[in-house]
Amino acid sequence: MHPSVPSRSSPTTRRRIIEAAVKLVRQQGYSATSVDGICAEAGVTKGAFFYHFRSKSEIGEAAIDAWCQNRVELYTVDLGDPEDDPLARLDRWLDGLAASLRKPDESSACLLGMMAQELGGSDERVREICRGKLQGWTALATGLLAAVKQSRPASLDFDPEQLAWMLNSIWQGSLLIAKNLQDPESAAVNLKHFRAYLGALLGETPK
Amino acid sequence: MHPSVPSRSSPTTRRRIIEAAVKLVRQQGYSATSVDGICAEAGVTKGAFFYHFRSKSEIGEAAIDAWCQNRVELYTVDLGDPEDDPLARLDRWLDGLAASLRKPDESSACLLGMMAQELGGSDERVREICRGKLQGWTALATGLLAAVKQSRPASLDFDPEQLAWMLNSIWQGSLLIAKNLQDPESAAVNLKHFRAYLGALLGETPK
Amino acid sequence: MHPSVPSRSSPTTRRRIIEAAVKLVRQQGYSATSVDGICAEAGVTKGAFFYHFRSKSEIGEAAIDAWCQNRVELYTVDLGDPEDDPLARLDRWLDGLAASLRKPDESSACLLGMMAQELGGSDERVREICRGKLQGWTALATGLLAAVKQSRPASLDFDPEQLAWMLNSIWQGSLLIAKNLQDPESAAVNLKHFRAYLGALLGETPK
Amino acid sequence: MHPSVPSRSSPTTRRRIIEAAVKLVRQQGYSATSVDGICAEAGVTKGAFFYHFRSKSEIGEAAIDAWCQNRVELYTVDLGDPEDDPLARLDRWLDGLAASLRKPDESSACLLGMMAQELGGSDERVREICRGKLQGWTALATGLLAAVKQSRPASLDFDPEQLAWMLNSIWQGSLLIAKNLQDPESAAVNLKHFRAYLGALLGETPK
DNA sequence: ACTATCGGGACAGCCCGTTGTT
DNA sequence: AACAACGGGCTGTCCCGATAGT
Repeated sequence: MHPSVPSRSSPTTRRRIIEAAVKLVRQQGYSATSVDGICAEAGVTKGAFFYHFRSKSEIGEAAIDAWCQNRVELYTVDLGDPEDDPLARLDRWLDGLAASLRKPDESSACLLGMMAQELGGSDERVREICRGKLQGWTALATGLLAAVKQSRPASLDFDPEQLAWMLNSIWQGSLLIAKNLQDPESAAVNLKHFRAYLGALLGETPK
Repeated sequence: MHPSVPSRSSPTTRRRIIEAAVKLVRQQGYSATSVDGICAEAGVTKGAFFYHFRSKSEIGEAAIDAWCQNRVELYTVDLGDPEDDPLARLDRWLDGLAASLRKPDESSACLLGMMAQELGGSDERVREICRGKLQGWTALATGLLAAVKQSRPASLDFDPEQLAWMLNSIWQGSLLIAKNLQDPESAAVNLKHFRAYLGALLGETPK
Repeated sequence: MHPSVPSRSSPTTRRRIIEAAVKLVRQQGYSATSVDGICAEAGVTKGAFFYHFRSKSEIGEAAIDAWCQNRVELYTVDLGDPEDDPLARLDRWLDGLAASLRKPDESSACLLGMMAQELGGSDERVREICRGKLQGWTALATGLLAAVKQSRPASLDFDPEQLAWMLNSIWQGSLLIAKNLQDPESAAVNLKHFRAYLGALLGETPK
Repeated sequence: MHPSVPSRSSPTTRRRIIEAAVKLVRQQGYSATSVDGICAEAGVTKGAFFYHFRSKSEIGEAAIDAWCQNRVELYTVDLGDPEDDPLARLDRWLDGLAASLRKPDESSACLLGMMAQELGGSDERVREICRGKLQGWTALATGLLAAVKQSRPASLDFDPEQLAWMLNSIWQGSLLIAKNLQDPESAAVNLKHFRAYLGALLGETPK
């Protein structure tokens, strides 16, 4: 009758587990998050959990995937029309990043950064996965910055990829600090400074 | 008998435990580090551990303290004579930061940042402690930046504290990224860019 | 639709499950063999398993049945014509037992003996089933030995059934030892000794 | 005051755990015996268990050791004076074996044989350990049989070691059968037959 | 100041079995 | 006849902490 009714629940259950994992890992970190806790948060039993995921690390990877895809979707919306002025697109993107911090439930924590930090020294596999995601993020920024550079012939000769990694570092560091200060504003300020630095590189006259 | 006797080996044992904790937490994170693991690494028994520390969280705090004191000692050396040109002092400090990454055993992991990230969302007490340490680090940078600003009358009007927080963010983010990429160079590059930005604010002519 | 159709693959599936169970139980024992493992080995799902067998113990019993029937078929071939000399028949049978150990995939493990040993102290029902199978094996030997005795009037007065149980014990013990030593030869030697003992009872002159 | 009072309990606790393990493994087999079960039987907590044993397999090995040492002590008593007639010593030993079956709590199960059977196909390490113990048992029997052979010049030329392995096989097989039939008598009968066979080899005139 | 021993609970993961669907 | 999904409980192991003794 109602084709939207999921016969049993499989996709829903899997998604609920992942969402619960993302939430808890962002709050407590990966190691401090137990499978039991994820199940309780998701409202499923361990039997169901281990049907969908072979191990805790598997859900960790799934959480990273889900988180990153979610973020990419979130931010690419802000980019707008590729025909626009590259700098305008970049500005919208930066504004989107800053705005995302102020959403109440976001709590200023990047699951990717947290897991990279926590497991980077002990779990080779997760480190590689995080590396791929971080490089993806950076590649996006690199593309934008390269376009901006090309659209501004007067600019100094900077390396877009270097700058993209710097932006990534600022972003991760800002989130870390913001989480500790429980105040996302400094993160927004940092982005502004990055933008100002870019302006200087492009030859804009500071106001 | 003789309470004035400074005990047989206590300070050594205590220090060994703290060093073991610092090492393991930087490698695996706080939650993934067990008291048993710390004892094994330090070569002491659990009884000895709980004689010196009442709980696991207590050793966590002690590790933060030890780490930060160690870092402060490490970096203040680079500052040199307070009579020097402020910008020269700042440059030496930045160079010292970059240099510290290349030490082989350092492995690009900041215990303070890791614990702030991992426990910031769940342990109020640790978050406060980390906040204090981060603010201390920032205050140091703020002082340097304020002095630099004052020594350069031609500079734009920037807020030293804002810039100090930005530097802190860049530093933490760079460590996070460097740990993941297993390559400290991008961190050094980021510091260079920060320096360039500062130069622009000071009215230096870019090269 | 057509209930008379003997189903699509049921007999095959059922047999595959049983074969998988026999294989795994002989390798790991009954308790260490999981239903999931049997399904994986057989290439079926749990649903299929529990369609054919109500419980794990049911497949245990089915495995015993299958194993014993297989063995009986294997050995009765060796007996040859009932009209032959009883001792010749017995010799062929003993040779068949010894020969069966040298087949590479047989790995010297008797599922019946293993389950009797493992479950004999805890599962009354399985113990009874194993008892029946062991008695059947012994009855076969008893028949052969009785015929041999009757065909040799000069023999001492021995109890064929006692001797049959002894042979059964030697066989089970030899398999156990052979499995541990990973060498079936001692089992063959033991059968030779049994044969020599029988010869002595029959009044044969030892060579 | 009372030196017999164990300050806390360590040796007692360890021994109690091993005894519980031996008892339960002989009843249910190794895999079916859980650490929880052992703890409950021994009246200790899991914390205590895992203080004394690193893993379940470690207690398995300890149980084998304890069992074998216990058996050796049990049987060597029966051997009596080494100056005695070798055959008399052997007879006393065989009688001791038979007698041990009739003790009520013994329940006719050899822990060594059970673990060899159950884990021989899956746990290489345990198989090796069991092999060592079985060889030790056989070596004892070999020594006795060799002495008997030497004391009886009229005997046929048999290999004492072969015969010792046969005796071992008979013993293990008899225990397996006895456990299933819940009747130790057939095991005693089998030993009698072995003795008769030996007599034949030695040139004794059968009665 | 330090050790050996233990308690009690949590953790990841596996187990057997059931249910609804096709 | 078979499958995907799931429930609930158990297993081996680890963990933090406490206690009694020296």
